[in-house]
Amino acid sequence: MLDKVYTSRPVEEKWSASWRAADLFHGEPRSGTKPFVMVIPPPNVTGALHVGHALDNTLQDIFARWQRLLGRPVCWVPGTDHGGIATQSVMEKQLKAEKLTRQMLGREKFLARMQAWTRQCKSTILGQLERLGCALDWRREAFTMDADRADAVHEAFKVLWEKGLVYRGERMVNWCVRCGTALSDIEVEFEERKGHLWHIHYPAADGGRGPVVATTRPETMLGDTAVAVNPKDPRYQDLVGKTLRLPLAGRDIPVVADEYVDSGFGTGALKVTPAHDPNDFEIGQRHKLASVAVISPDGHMTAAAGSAYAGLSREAAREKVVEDLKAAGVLEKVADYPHSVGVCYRCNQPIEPMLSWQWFVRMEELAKPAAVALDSGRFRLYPESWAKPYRDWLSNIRDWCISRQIWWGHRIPVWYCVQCHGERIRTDFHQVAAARGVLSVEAPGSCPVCGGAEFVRDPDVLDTWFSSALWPFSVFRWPGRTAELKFFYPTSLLVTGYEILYLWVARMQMMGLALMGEAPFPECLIHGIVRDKHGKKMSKSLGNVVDPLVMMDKYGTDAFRFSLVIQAHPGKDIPFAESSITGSRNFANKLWNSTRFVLMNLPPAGRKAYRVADLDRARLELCDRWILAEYQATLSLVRQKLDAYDPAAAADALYGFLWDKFCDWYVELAKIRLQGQGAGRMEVRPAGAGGTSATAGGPDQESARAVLVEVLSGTLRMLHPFMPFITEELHGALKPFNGVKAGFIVEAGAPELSGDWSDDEACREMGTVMEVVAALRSLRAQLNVPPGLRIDVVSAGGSADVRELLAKRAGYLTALAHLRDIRHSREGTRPPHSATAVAAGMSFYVPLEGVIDLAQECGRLRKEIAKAEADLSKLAVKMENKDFLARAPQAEVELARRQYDAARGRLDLLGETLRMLS
RNA sequence: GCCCAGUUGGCGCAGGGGUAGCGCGUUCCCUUGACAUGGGAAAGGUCGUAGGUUCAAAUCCUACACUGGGCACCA
Repeated sequence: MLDKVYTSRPVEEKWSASWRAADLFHGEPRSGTKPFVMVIPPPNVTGALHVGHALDNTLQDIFARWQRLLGRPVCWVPGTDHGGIATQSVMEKQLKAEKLTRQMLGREKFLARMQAWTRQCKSTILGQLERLGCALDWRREAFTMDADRADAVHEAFKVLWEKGLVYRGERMVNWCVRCGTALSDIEVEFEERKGHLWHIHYPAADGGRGPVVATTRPETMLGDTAVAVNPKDPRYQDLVGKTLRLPLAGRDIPVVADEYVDSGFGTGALKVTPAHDPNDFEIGQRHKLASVAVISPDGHMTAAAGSAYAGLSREAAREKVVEDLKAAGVLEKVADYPHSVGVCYRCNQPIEPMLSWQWFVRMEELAKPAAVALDSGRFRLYPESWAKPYRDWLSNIRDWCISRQIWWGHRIPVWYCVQCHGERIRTDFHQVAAARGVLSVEAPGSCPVCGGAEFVRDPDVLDTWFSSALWPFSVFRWPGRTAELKFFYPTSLLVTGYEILYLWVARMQMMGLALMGEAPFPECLIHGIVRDKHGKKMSKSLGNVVDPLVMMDKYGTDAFRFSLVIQAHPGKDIPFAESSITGSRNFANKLWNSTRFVLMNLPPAGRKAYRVADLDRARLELCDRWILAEYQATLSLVRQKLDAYDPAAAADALYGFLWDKFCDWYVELAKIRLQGQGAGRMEVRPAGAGGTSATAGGPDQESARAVLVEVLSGTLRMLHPFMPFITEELHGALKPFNGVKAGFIVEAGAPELSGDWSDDEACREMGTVMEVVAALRSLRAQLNVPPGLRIDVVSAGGSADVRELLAKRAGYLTALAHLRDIRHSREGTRPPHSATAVAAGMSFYVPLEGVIDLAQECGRLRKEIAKAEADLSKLAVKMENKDFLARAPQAEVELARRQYDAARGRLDLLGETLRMLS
């Protein structure tokens, strides 16, 4: 027998081990079937998984397991990402703790440490995914930087190279001085920060008055090579072409006219620093201005900034420049000025625009097919609201900077002839004009241009997203023409968060189309991010990070998963509070105990399989017909919601069905039949209105068992994708009774009731029973009748239908409202000292001598009347509206009339009762 | 600046033309033979504001406000 409370850990360990031992989730190519394929968004090997991963992978697991239940071959590929800058930063932090730098170790030793770290991290992550229950194809584990993936990267680079889609060029790139590397445009985030607008007077070279420029970055003035004004600005007409004397530096710089300048902003005069601002760079190009780099790649001032500033950090230089300007009497004004600052998405440090030689991918040509795929419906995003931003991004695409000045990554397979480029290529790589080298993974033999034999390899590595972009086919060992690539590509669905829609999803689409000729996945489910309970983003610095392992230990994996999923409404972020897991844990326990109940009421195992299909439908009880109708409706709703990629709604439907319908009503009614025979307090007293089919024993008991077993087994199977462990355990426990042969639940097939079990009549009749039960329970509570006390009830009035129904189902009322006896009074006589409940168009008198105080009962009735009146008046508005009666659809009018009549009837009955009492 | 989403009981969220739903919390009663991680009863909302469409608006439309996000950016 099961324990009273579900203990998750041993169950999870048992099934994880069994699934793995059975190699249950491995998928092999086999002809004639269309597989369901997903590739995991590979987590970075930066540490352990967070709740966001837990959500992402739970969602994928739901679809993987659901498709398995549907009988499709499934392949869900696990793996990890080397994570470029992010992972290198983690290692550099570790080194720092040992008072080391990567330069001190040297490239080779550093990479060896990275490999060791990666091995350790991978096993942590994969272990966590298994702990989470993920039905991953473990034999296909891949890593974005292993040998197979390196082949894919080299091939992709080569193909793009041959098509002229990768190129090296000197551009103004986003430089992170902390990470020491260039970044792509989408790796720059903009943050609103408080700053100042400094107004500086630039005197004319002859000593006369010059323009005042406004800047947010005074330290860059040391690198100014011009001042620009709008050619149409009347204030500055005379100034164009004049020469100014740059304060502090003492250099002479020209005033140029450029359309770019907005005369409405600041003073209308713009200082131009071509080396440190992308717009100034463009102005510099147009006017052939010199470019003076005053900030070095490590964020300190260069010699060109002047001896007073060289070596200072950007921040310190700013302070000193401001001070010096003040001292020189040219600082005219300082205003507070909040503005957005571009920062590194990894380390949050302000980006420094820098001019350097980098590798780029030409994107326009790649983006077009991706846009066509979207427009033609060959690629769909869920929810659809992401389509427009995705489309806009593709249309406004800019070239992708793919070279990174770090060590951890796929090294760019290009070599440069030292003889052609000069010795400087060794020391000043990013400043040397080298548009093209020799494409090769190994050192080339001789230079095709000069025959020289000395080469330096490009020191840079590729953006980590370059290898990620190939993931849907690199995991199947492209460029090899493998059987699995043929069978599993394109994949079926990609599930990920919106924060990497452009970084990853779009790039996979583009690379898949370019290199495979087909979109890597036709559908993509975009989910929100998991936030803390206040809606704030989780971050280590805020200290609001939730550790999935802790949650799984504390509440069980199934509960943790379920709480995430039930809140994962399409397109919405999830505010995650621990209290929401307790609800799911309680639900798991409810499942546990409802199964426990069913098992307790079955004969010794193995006798026979209980199946609804074997039952004589005509002889089923009302509650059987009702729960089967509800069950079937739930199954179809859940299927529909899963098809629509709305697992939250599916989870909610299952939760409500199991708890509110199956447990609260069906199980309670089944008790009458299962335990009624000689079961003391459960005994049903055939009331005045006659016997009931709900008495225990024989075929009826067997019907109840069959319905319990089938509905519960099916619900467990339907819940399995959401809560894999507990459902495996419980479904297993029911196996001797439910006729399922399959070894594991996932092989048992999706639950289904053959035939149409919808039953409006049963639902209507159960609705009436429930209404009466609720009214009687409410009355008991209002009168403080002790729950243990069985009361007598006399009913009066009502339609013949309802009277007959209640007479037939008196056993239901007796059990659920805890009655001793219920009988109908043909004359409608109200017993003395009784309270009255009104429901289903009739009165229910509860005689309670000594309990009922006349005045109190009148007060209670008045309250009920007030509620009934409010209810009625809402409906009356409708019925009194002639336009409604004339114009609304007839079915609507009829419905409203029925509702009105019912409310009217209820109010009348209550009023009548009150009159009789007073 | 442009675009998108949201604004529903104390909190977190569903719903999306026809008398407002869920979970948590709150109040009262109950250790009854599945489950106190439970059962029963109850309180609590003019669905952001102002207009409009409609027989009927929380739901559709238009403005506005606030919140969040994306994109662009003027120093």
